[in-house]
Amino acid sequence: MSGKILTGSGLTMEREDVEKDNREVLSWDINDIKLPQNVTRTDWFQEWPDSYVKHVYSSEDRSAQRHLSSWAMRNTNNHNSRILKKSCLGVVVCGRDCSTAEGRKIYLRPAICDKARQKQQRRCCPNCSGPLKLIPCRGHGGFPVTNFWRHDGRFIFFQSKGEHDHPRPETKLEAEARRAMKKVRMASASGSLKVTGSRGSQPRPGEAQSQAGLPLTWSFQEGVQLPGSYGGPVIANAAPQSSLNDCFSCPKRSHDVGETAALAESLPAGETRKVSGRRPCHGAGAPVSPAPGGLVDHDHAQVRQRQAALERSPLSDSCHPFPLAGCPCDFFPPLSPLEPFPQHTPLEPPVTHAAGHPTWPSPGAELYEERGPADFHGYVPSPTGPGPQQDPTMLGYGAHPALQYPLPPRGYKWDLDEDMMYTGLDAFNNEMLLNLCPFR
DNA sequence: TGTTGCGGGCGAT
DNA sequence: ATCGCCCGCAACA
Repeated sequence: MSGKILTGSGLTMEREDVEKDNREVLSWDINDIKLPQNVTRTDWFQEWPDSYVKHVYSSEDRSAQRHLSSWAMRNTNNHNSRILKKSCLGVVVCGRDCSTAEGRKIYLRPAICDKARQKQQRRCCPNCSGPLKLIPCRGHGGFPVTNFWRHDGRFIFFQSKGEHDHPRPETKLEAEARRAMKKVRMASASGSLKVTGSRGSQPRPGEAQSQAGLPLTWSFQEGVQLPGSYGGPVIANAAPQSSLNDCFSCPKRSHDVGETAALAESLPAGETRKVSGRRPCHGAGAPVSPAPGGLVDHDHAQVRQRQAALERSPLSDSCHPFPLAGCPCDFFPPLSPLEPFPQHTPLEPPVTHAAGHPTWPSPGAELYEERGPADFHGYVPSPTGPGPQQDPTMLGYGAHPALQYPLPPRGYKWDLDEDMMYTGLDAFNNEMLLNLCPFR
């Protein structure tokens, strides 16, 4: 039983050792005193972890470092500094259960901050101006699904408990993009008003404009990947183009993997958190490109994710406390040709190897018990698990059709007045959607 | 203004 | 003891 096996990288290992390691790597629980450190394969960051899954991410994975999730997760105090616990806030939907002209539902991202969330719920549906309703997550025995994060050595362990019983909200980036767009609209509108002096019956910026029709809220979860240009001017700074190395600006590379591991091992269990910290630098001082050990560039995944979100960027947000003339659905551009988009495909390949070569599907991947979520009236969660996959190394920007879409001319639509902004954006979105939706 | 993480505190189990 | 949750605080964007 101790036959030698040849790995893709030419390394040989004792088969029994590998099996033992695999068992160990897969049997851990976030509460274990000691987590496996002989992980040979780390996972690609999972944007929509669901059900009772566990993942081991590289400590260099920026998304993991930030404990990100596209679900709206809020910090929950579990009185354990070693393990960060987050619980799901659910999703904000239209109290009237309205649908857009395309038959899409409104799934907004609940604000994480309690006050912001309360405020959010006082707003109204961007589609029909009806009241918004928060659908709490009850996927874990009647309680919210909980996610646990724990930094240990060179890895970041993630464990999810519960299965989301609600549709997916827009992602964090989409929500941010929407807010950013809202600001731009407001600024643009007020500027336009000042300049033109009058818009007749145009509502004031804070009122009427709100729902400018941007196909946002409802389509996010469909995972449409629009061309990267869209978020350009508006959220240019938020755009990840430069983020591949954005953590390298960190002056002090005190979080090198090796250092982290050493530190983690030398500290009481409860101190591991310190290693990862929560701000920009976290543990990512290390280079992003493929590391010597074969580590995959997790930043690329995040970049793609962020970029895609920005690209999808919907933009309408707030609502009026009362229905506006011409308000509701006419703000939504005729995305007509778009039937519900095929499920959102994880932007990052699910699994990769911390050491060694990628293989698809990755052996042992099934051990992470991933499974498809339930269906929510047209809402089709995307598989979080490794579906048909691509070699991660093949997923560069250029590999994604959507990312190859040409950028719009600089200044496109941003200096337009309200109407132009709406129509311009809509038209632009439509065009992009029509031309780019790679899934159709 | 909103996000994120920390941690004190409380009530329920 | 554990868990869910509330709250306020701080740092940051």
